[in-house]
Order: sequence, then structure tokens, then C-alpha cells
Amino acid sequence: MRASLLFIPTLRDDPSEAEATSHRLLLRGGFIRATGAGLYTFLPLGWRVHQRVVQIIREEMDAIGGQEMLCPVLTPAELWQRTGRYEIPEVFRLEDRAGRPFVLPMTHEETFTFHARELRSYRELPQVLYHFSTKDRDEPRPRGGLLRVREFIMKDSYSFDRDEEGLERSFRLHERAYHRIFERCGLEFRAVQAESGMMGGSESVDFLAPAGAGENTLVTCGSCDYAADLEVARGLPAAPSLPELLDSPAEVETPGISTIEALAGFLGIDPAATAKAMPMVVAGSELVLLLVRGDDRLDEARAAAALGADVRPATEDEIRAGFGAEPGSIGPVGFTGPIVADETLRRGQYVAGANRTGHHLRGVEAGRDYTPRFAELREPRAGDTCARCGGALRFQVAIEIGHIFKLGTRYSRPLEALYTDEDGSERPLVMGSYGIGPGRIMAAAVEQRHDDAGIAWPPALAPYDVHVVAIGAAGPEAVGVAETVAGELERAGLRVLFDDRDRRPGEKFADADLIGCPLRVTVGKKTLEDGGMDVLARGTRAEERVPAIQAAQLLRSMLETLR
RNA sequence: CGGGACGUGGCGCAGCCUGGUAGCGCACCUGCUUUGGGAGCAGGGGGUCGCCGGUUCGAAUCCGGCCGUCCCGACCA
Repeated sequence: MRASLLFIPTLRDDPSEAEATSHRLLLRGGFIRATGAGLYTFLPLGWRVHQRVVQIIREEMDAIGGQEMLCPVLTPAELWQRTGRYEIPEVFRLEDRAGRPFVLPMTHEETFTFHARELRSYRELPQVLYHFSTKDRDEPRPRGGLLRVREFIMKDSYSFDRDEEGLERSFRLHERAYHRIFERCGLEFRAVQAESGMMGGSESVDFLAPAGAGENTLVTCGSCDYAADLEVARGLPAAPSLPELLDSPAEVETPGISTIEALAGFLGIDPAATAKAMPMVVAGSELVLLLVRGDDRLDEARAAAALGADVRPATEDEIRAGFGAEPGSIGPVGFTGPIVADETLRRGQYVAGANRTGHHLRGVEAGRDYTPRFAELREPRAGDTCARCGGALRFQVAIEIGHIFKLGTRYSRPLEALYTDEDGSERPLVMGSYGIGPGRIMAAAVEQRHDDAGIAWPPALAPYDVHVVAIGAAGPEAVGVAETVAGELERAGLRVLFDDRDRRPGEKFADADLIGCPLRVTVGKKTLEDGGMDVLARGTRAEERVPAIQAAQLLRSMLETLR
């Protein structure tokens, strides 16, 4: 395709709104443009990449027996009211002119389950149905370009089985298909156990791609194959250096000291030898004391899980009323409400607030001086070791590029998607749901494959295989030769972007670097002399002079080796 | 939703504090010269200064409200 005829609006400067690398480069390369917060148009180049991702996904879905179809975006609210998802804050709701409520879905469980009601017999199972369709989410905060958006295209598939065993098979089929998809896309990624979030269901596997920007944290072990999302990761904290044991807590005066850092500094001890008191309010009224080690951070999600209810930090007034001391001096000893302590505090003695303003207690021991319930409350962090093998844990920012769920009968029951089993009994379909965002795959690819000059697309995703640059100054002959070369490559089945624009070489090279096609072919004065062309591999920046004869074959084999 | 920042030609920004009728670089158009890594010269076009209201003889500039965008957090397949 001739660049002179294409809409490829590259930018010389970084747009000020873009922070994340993928956001910056996709904007600059003319792949995407924003129309509003979290709303992106895919320009021709970006759409080509998106389509390539889509095609890879399609092939792998079809390979496991998936059947592509298409559901509407506009969805009667009734379906969502039946499953209870109508109340989720992120759901976009709207009405038609008659006031009938509709939903713009974030996923299509309800709609697919609605159709699955036509599956009446165990003989028709299992089934895997999928589509590529627009999802909308009223995100509280879109961010990072394609990383978190309010509208995007997702491949979501749904499996329908007789029972848990069938679901397990469908689930593993998807898991393997997802591995193949991400491998084909040239991404570095890990599959990890994860939270199920608003989807509900029992088991879920998250696919995380380490990147320079992202909203998840991938925790991996340097010694074994342990990998998890930070939200559910387990880490063993380094042991603190604890002071001598005391027979009973001893009060020390700590005037004006209200932070762990100050306390540790004042007493000359390891912050890890203190217990941090986090007063929280559960279910709107009950005051609960959560305790973590002084150097740890409370993970509110884990706290909520441990308490079985949402929590919020107590206000200063609530703290004074409940503990009889100022925040900063409170602790477990003498507190009459429920106490939940992190597992790290099970053994040993720690310094804790005395519930008397300006005082702390040394040698506070769980079980002896107060009676807590123990739970995992701390957030794993750098320095932790692997709970499985003791190896060092690594923490990487990552993008969630796919997520698969075992839903069970979460949707089939309320929507009455029932089938008749062999014994004549009616049972709800056992379901799984499986999502992939092609836009996030694009973002992850750019995050993982770029340099200062621009994108270096994995060959499987590049908008074109070869970017042919004609050096116009070399005269009409060079442009003619370049055109011939481009034509031959195209006839040989390669995707070719032919830069025939009347621009200076520097601009053309800069654009080629930005756009990031795997191979660049330059035809100019130098190459005219020996009838060859210069071929540059975008990823490695290695350039070589190649004879024009059989160029197509040569480039093709180069592409193969690049993958 | 809490905290912070920003909104001035297509892009990046200055001007605002200390009111006086809008400027720079890049991009764009025309011509000439140039051309293997974002050229030079000459000429030219393009801006309701986010919106509404207020103060003032006069507002991009001061005041109030609103809207939008980005970043951190909360939240989140």
C-alpha cells in the first residue's frame, strides 16, 4: 500500500496527555486517537494490528471447537436484573424513548446464557460459543491509553457443560488456547491464580504480561515456577530482629510519637519489631482492631476477606471513643473489641501502642497479652521469600491480557438455562467464561517491544511486514525501482507499506522506526549502483545489503526467523 | 469519589503573578534551492485564549461557578 494514499498521522512530539509508553507510541505512530477519556478510535494502522490479534484469537478459538457468533451490545436490562448484575456501579444503563431500561454490557454472560436456554439435552453438550464485541464500562477512572478504557472490543467465549468435570475440560482447553494465543502474539506472559471479581464463580486464571505500565503486579519466584497476582500472592516476610523477651508488657513513655518510623527510631529498634494497629470499622458500625507488623502494609482486600465484610478506616473520633487514646498510641492490650492479627504476629513480642496517649508497651505477645484471631492481612512486598521454595520473590508491573473463569451455575440458575440429563432430571448448565482484550494485547506488545525511536512489533502483530522506503532524492529511477520491489514483495504474499511520499529521508526513517514494521527496505542511490536493497531488521537494527533477485523469498525467511 | 496538575492555531509550549486587544517552535500552503536519519531561504493561511457569569473604560490575565483532560489513590474481567 502506498503511504501517500494512507491516513497515518504520525506525531513528532509526545502528546502531553500520554504517560505510559504504549499510550505515547500508539498515539505518535498514528495507531489510535482519543475521542474522550477512555475512548479510542483505532486509526487504519491500529485497526490492522487489532485485526491481526483478532485473527489469531479466532483461529485458536476455532481450534478448540469454539463457534463464532455475534450478540447485540444494546441489551434489555431485564436479563441483568435477573442475575443481579444490574446493580454493579460500572454498568452503563440507559433507556429507550419509551423508558424501557437497557444495559451496555461489560461482558455478555447474560446474553449467551439467554441463548443457551435452547440447549435442552445433555446430548447437545458441551458447547463453546464466542464473539468479538464491544464492551462498555462506566469506569471510575480510565487510564494509560488502551490499558483501562470505557469502551473496547473483547473476545468473550462461554462454555456450557453438563457438570463440573465437563467444565474442567472446557476450562483447560481454553487455558491451553490462551497460552497459544499469547505465544503467537509474541508476548512474555504468565498465567496466575487470581481474584474472580465481579464475575463471580469459583476458579479463575489470569494472564499477566509484565510491562512498563499496568494495573496489576505479577509476583514470581526466582527459584521455582510460582507466579501469582499480588492480590492473592503469598510471601514470607523477612524475620525481624526481636529484642529480649519480657515476662509481661512494660510501658514506655513515647511523647509525641505516632508513626512506626518515629517509634522505631525513638526506641532504637527494628520497625519490624513493632505491631501496627489499624482500627477499622466493619459493616458500618463495629470497631475492629487489625494488627500487622510495623514494616508491613495492610491489604484492605485481604482484611475485608478475613472479616467477611467491607471495611473502612476508623475516624479519629471513633478511635478516641473506642481506645481512650489518640491515634498513634493505640494497641491491642486492653481493647475490648475483636482483634485480627496478621500471621506474622503469631510468635514473638512486639512494641505496640498502650492505649494511653504518648505511651507504648514493649514485649506485647499475642495469646498472652491479647487474644486475636489470626489471618493473612499483610500485602506481600519486595524482600519476601517464596512460600513454596524459599526463593526470592520478584514484583513486576503487569497488564492483565486475559482472564478465564469457572462460573458454575452462577448465571444458568437465575436465567433458567436448564438441560435434561440422561436420567431425565433437569439441571442448570455448568458454565465457564473466557475473556481477552485485543487492545490490551496491543498495549502489552508495545510495552514489551519498543526502543527510544518507536515500536518494534512482534512480526505476528505488525501492521505491515515490510516498510519499503524510497529515497526520492535519488531520482525517479530509485522511486521506480522501489515501487517494483514493493510490488514484487506484495505479489509474494507479504504485507507491504510503500513509503512513496515526497519527504526527506530522515522523516521517512523516523516514521518507519515509529511505526515499527519488522523489516525496512531502503532503495536509494547507494542501492541503485549494485542493484540491491538495504534491509533493516527493526528489532535488532541490523542492516544488510541484499540482492534484488529473490528478495521476496529472502525477506520471507527473515520474517520467519524474527518471530 | 479523595488528593494534585493542566486547559492559549493540528502538536508541544510561553504570555497570566503586575489587565491595554495574542506570541514562539514544529506541522500546514506557495516558490526556489536542497535530500541515506526529522533541511535552508522567501512569502502565506490558521486561534470564540475550555464554557458561563462577575469586576473593570478595557479581561487570555483578576473573582465565582461549571465542564473537560491527565497523574496518584480508592475502585476495577
